[in-house]
Amino acid sequence: MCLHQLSLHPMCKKVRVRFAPSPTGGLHLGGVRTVLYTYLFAKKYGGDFLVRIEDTDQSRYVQGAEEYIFDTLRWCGLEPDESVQHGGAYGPYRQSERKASYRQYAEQLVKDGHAYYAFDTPEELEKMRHAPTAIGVKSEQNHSQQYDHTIRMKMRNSLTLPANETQKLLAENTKHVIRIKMPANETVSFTDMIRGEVSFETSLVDDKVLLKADGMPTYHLAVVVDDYLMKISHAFRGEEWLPSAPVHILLWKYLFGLNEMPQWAHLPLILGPNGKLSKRDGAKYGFPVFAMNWTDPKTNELIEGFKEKGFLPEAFINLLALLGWNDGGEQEIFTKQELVEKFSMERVHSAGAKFDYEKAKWFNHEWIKKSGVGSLKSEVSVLLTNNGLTFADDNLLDKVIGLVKDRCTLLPDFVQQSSFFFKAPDTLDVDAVKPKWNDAKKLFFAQLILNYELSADWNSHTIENNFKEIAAVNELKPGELMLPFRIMLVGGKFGPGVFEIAELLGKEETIKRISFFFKQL
RNA sequence: GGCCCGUUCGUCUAAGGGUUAGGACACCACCCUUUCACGGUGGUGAUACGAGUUCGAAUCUCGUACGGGCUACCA
Repeated sequence: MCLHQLSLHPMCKKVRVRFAPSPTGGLHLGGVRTVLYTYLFAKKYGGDFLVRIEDTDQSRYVQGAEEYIFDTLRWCGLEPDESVQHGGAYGPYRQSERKASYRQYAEQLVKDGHAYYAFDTPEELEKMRHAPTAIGVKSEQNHSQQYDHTIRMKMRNSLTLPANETQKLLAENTKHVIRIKMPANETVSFTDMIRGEVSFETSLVDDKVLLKADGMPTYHLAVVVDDYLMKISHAFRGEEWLPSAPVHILLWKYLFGLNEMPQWAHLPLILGPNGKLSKRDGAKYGFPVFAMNWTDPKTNELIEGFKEKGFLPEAFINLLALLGWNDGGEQEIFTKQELVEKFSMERVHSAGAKFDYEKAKWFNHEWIKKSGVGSLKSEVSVLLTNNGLTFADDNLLDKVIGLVKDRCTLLPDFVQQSSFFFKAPDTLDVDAVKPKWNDAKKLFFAQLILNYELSADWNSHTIENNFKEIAAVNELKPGELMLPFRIMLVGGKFGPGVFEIAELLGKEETIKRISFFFKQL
């Protein structure tokens, strides 16, 4: 028998964890980090990772959101073992399809005296919230009266109505909900994997609705029932759920027993520059908030994603992992495999972390540098093609990627950094050359063309040696000639070494571009 | 308002009673490079505040302040 509440990862139970998103829109940083940690935990302990779609609120259902979630997980490399798409022995994995199973648990709670039927209409509830109390009129929304033990006996429910009246209302199919009956005076405490012991007074928690009038469970009931039925051993979720944890713990106690309850881990939130990270922050501060592009089907509003911004998935999960976790050493670049091996809940921070886009870009840059040409090729090739750049020679693309990848932070940088290899620049930054341009230099380049035309070898070394020899003959400093040369080949003041560029461009094209420059002056 | 969680350089973090409080991003300077980067070297920069416990506190306790979350028939 293990000490379920005390040990951080008791392995007496098969590790089974779930990511349980609502299909209501794009997946933001915080959501992806939650899946990441869940996934890492599962893989580290050889457990199962499943995805359960929490679509109990039909009014919030958004077309395409579910597909988006799986696309995102696939891109991140966080493939579930069980889900709507992957199958599994504990389905269905969509809560709307499990609707039938919830009611019996709610009814059981009523039978055991832990819950009750409530027939209050929306109008009655509204009236209750704003009713005058001993403290005065609760006008402000955030001061409103909760449906709790102080008021439940004044409302219309199976606690206040005669039994036969309740039966009659139920028999007539009167709209009703089932609410948990929170004990008036109990302390509920549990050990969170991240925060340690946390406790709540039940008298301060309201009688949450468990089963809605449409027969669907609320999150509170569904999460407990499904975690039980799916044999979840460790339940990860965002910190925003902490305040309702006592409700869930009580439900576990009443329904299945605390010994069966998974261990909870409430992950800290990821903050934006001004507090809570919102999807608006993206547009406001110029960084993505969602994992991948998301277009709201109703408003057609596009929220940019890390993928489309040019992040590598390896970099994305790496930076997310380090936002609130570290291995204790000074290593910051981790492969997914290393993360699986080194991840530990003990080292997850309890404080929320503010997202820093500059650091995020640094991670991506590191990953681009680290990545081999082969693994970057398909992405880069698509990017170039989309920008109207064509390349007949596959070999050339390999060489170009190898040459410029160290100076690319985001994938689209490859376009700017390498377009001139595939297409002569449209405009040349002649202003950078003009002020110091003179006949001596003009003569130099004329001689250079002749030299290159006769040159048998064409590689960066011979190109450079010949360049310098002619400069020496003309008593010119090579340094003063390299900038003009760069402008001729590239169009601007950027790119790798000029002689390497010339090599890849080839003799003919190099000469062509020098000649073209003369016409521009 | 109430409840809960949190607080080390601007940002992410290390240090689990004894360190000149360490690293990374960003920033600055220098070197390398006669482009821009990469790289290298160095620098600026933090324990929110106040009490207590202790020979000794970033670390333990309490209070205050500040930040965040929740307070729906949403998750």
